[in-house]
Amino acid sequence: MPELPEVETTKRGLEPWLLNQRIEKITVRQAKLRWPVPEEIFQLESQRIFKLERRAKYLLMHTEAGTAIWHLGMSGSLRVVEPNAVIGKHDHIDWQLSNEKVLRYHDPRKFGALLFNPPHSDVALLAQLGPEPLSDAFTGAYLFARARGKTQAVKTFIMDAHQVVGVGNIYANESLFKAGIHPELAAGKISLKRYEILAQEIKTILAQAIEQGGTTLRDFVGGDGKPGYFAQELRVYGRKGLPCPKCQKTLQEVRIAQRSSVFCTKCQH
DNA sequence: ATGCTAACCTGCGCGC
DNA sequence: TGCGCGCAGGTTAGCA
Repeated sequence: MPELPEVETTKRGLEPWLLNQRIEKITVRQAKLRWPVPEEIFQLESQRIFKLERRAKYLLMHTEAGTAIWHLGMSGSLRVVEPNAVIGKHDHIDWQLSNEKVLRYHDPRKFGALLFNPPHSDVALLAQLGPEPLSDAFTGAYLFARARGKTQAVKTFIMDAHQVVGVGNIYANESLFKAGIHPELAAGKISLKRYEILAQEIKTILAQAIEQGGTTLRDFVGGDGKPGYFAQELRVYGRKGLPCPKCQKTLQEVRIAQRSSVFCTKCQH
């Protein structure tokens, strides 16, 4: 589920239900996620959540006794449910909150994570990350500078969180199409001018997706609704064999770093 | 250092 | 209807 817009939407959807609530009790039914859920996580019990934060695709919940760091992996989701809600097979973690609601983590593939970080200390995991794509630090000039000497495919390059965070497979495909750049081009061989276009497309697409995510916020509470995909029109992702929306030529698919990459051989070079 | 591969795990859709 | 295969929105460890 999570590309950056969905994590941001999750944060905004949860905020009204979690902010200033006390964590009464933490239940871990399945501790074997991407990393084992650390015992220290229980130090958050009886603590009040005073701030929610998103960094890259990580969701941070701050208390005076430490910070919970969530990652949703490929298939994770966080929702607020009633205490009597039926517990499903992949509902791995519950936080009983002081407002009589339950924060529930669901993750069939178990690629997600819940980590603990002590107060007033930096999170090692986050220290190596590149800038947020919607920040002023992320520009075409930045990408161009970082790409010097790189022979790897530009698609792999922009999906590398050490360069810029939050560009997942869907939006990598979409932004390269919009920028007219072939996904297999060597990152180091692309001009500053083209990187400026690419950076702008990444910003536009992500901002638009976040904006549209707002319309699905109610799905985060109760029911069995999932955030799901945004209404945003996908031009190439998942459209292998269909006509290019610009020139009608059949869209091609290749695998780059084991990820599906769909593009138009006429519009992207 | 750079860049690629395998690996973590379950569910789903497809072809036979 | 059932079975086997390939694929899925992420990220890191480990190796050449």
